[in-house]
Amino acid sequence: MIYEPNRCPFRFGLGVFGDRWSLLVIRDMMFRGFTRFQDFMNAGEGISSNVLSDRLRQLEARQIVTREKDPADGRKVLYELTDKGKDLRPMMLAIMAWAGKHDPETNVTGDIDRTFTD
Amino acid sequence: MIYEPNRCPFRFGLGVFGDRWSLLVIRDMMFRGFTRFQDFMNAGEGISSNVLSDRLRQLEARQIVTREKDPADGRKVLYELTDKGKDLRPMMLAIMAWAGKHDPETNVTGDIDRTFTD
DNA sequence: CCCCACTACTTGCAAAGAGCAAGTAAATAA
DNA sequence: TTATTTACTTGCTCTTTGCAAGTAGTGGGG
Repeated sequence: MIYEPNRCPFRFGLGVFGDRWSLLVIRDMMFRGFTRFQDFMNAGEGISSNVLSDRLRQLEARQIVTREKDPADGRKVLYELTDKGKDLRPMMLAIMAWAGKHDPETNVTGDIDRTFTD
Repeated sequence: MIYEPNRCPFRFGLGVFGDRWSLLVIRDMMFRGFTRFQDFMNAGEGISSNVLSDRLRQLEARQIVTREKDPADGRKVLYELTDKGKDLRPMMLAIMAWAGKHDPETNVTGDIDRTFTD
């Protein structure tokens, strides 16, 4: 369990992204269009498969992502952001803006995609 | 160590608030005006003193808060948000807006202070 | 149809982090 | 000068994380 919310917007939020990995998974879905388990594994961040499995299950339980079999290839699974997940975008942009201002390593341009492919 | 950032605004952000407690400490400073160790301990969230001590030290190291002795009472210590810390406000508001929309328990009003005292 | 590769996981174990209770040092209050 | 307040630290246990290896279901090639 990551966290149990309790009558507070931040506790509620922490239940979704208050750990090391969930926010990075959400980032990869939102800005890089990742949809598969292997995508997240190979994102170069170093998440381990058991933790990724757990985080995806939890994001699904909290209705941030949906999970479905790829109709074109039964081995694959497609993960996608729900509307609730997509609604996190303003928060994500706020984080990017803050880091852009305060992290010397971060260089947030107007082109969001470049921020992650450079 | 909570996290080491790596050329990405979210990794950088996670270094600051990517754990169970840091965001709640920031919340208490930003919206409730807490300044002392005991304030955070008694906030009713259940953080333990060793973890609080560690998180405050870390937030100080990352220049989100400052730590100084209370000039009026040498036993006390004053913790305050730096400008860098205060710049997290838009992100905090984005989280509140998101939770207000999606968490049935959260009722974000125009009056931010009431959100935490109700 | 058979076999091997691929994909999305699970399992087992060691290491790191969190939680709890008790203890300590410095400063003030009585 | 003794007790109390404040901000911690210490030691221990329990939970979570990270790593390596293993497995089940599907698909493709011969």
